[in-house]
Amino acid sequence: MLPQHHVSNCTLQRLPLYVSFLRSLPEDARNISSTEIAKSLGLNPVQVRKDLAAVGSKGRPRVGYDIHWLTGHLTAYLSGGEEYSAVLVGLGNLGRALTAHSSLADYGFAVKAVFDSNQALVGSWFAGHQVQGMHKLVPVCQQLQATVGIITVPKEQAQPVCDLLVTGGVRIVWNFSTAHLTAPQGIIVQDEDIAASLALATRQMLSQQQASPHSATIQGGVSA
Amino acid sequence: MLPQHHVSNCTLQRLPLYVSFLRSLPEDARNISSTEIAKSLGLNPVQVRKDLAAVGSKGRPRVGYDIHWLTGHLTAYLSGGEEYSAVLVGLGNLGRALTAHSSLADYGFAVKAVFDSNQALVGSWFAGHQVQGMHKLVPVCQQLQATVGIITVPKEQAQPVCDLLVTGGVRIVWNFSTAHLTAPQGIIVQDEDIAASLALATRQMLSQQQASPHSATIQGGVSA
DNA sequence: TAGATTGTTAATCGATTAACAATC
DNA sequence: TAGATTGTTAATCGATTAACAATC
Repeated sequence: MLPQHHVSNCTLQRLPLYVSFLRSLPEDARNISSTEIAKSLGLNPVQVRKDLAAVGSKGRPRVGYDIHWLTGHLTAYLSGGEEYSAVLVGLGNLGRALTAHSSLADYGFAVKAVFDSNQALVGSWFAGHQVQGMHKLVPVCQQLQATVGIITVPKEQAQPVCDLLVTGGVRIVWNFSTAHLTAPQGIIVQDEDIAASLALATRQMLSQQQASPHSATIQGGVSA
Repeated sequence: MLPQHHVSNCTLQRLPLYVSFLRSLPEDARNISSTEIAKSLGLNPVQVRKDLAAVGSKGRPRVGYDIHWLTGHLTAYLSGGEEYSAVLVGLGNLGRALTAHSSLADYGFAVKAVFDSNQALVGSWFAGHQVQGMHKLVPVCQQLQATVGIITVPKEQAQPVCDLLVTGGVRIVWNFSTAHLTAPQGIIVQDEDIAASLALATRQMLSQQQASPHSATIQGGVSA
């Protein structure tokens, strides 16, 4: 479970790729080889084995890796084996999408409370949550011991919301606004630029057209 | 405008970071130095200059880079200077969020048509688009000469939708479902795992706790 | 001119890949 | 046993950083 040696940044970035690939396999599949994973993700098989070994995954010669065990092991590595409470601020389309998104739960995150500054929304229900007003943000964060604060508000409101989340004690601010946020030392600000990966895909398409045409699959923003 | 030499994958992945940082600067700011960019994004100043130079950006000694010019130059590099038509399938919360999202336009993408298999939605309007039925998908893609197909449907429907998009002639499939899609050679499938970057942020938080506590900001999934 | 900044060449560092040993 | 696969050591390759020259 513990990282054997140092896990490089490149390896770390590929782990979610493995997780999402493993999850997309048929329910009844039991084992998978590094060769199959590599081929499907456009990576080198040795690289896959090294990545998996780096976080303590064990495969069996002639058999491969146990899919179920490996999926659990990788997600446990990424999350440190814990479940984290998250709060979400800004219940627009994106906020609603994230609140209901299963991918968060897959990585061990649970949205426990949602907030909006729009009084017309406060008190209404969405996906099992009653929308709360902004004055509740700090006390609820503290009460839930929330680790993650998700910001899906317009960019003008992003910094004040960030400040409230920090006051409430969150360690990670997941920022979907286009504002550049400042936060105290020790707080991780993860800016999410949702169209960035699409822009990279375009760039790849262009280089395909220039060079000899060949197939390519890039996934999760990390290409081979 | 043309890439001077070869642009590495690592450099490519950082370009959207620069773009979103530059966009977050005040309207009236004129110039910025590589040192300021680097400090704000947690990168090495020399690396920033190399990245920018790799795609043909020019700075002026003692002055820095022209913010407006640089922003335009980087986005033009990523998109090849063109606007691309996109169609979106699946008008749930995520689909609505993406349709209305300004970030797409920032990188030169325009959602031109939206589709849903739910007959109750077909014919209704959202963000200036009239929702169309699935039987219109192939002809409308062809008519628009759409380059990008965005899949925001449940995973069971993702592969058939992908097939229709490919028939319609799209070059890039942007997949938000958890299904693993197969597509012909030459079609770029960009799987989007929205919670992946949050999982990486968690991992970073954990290594902070283990090591000596220090500040960190990672952005867009690419860390320093 | 002096000083700040870009741009470039060379050195270091790290990641990927190749070759091969170990395992079942 | 033979063969397929993992795991590891060494070599290659590429990216980052350091030192410094060029520029305004």
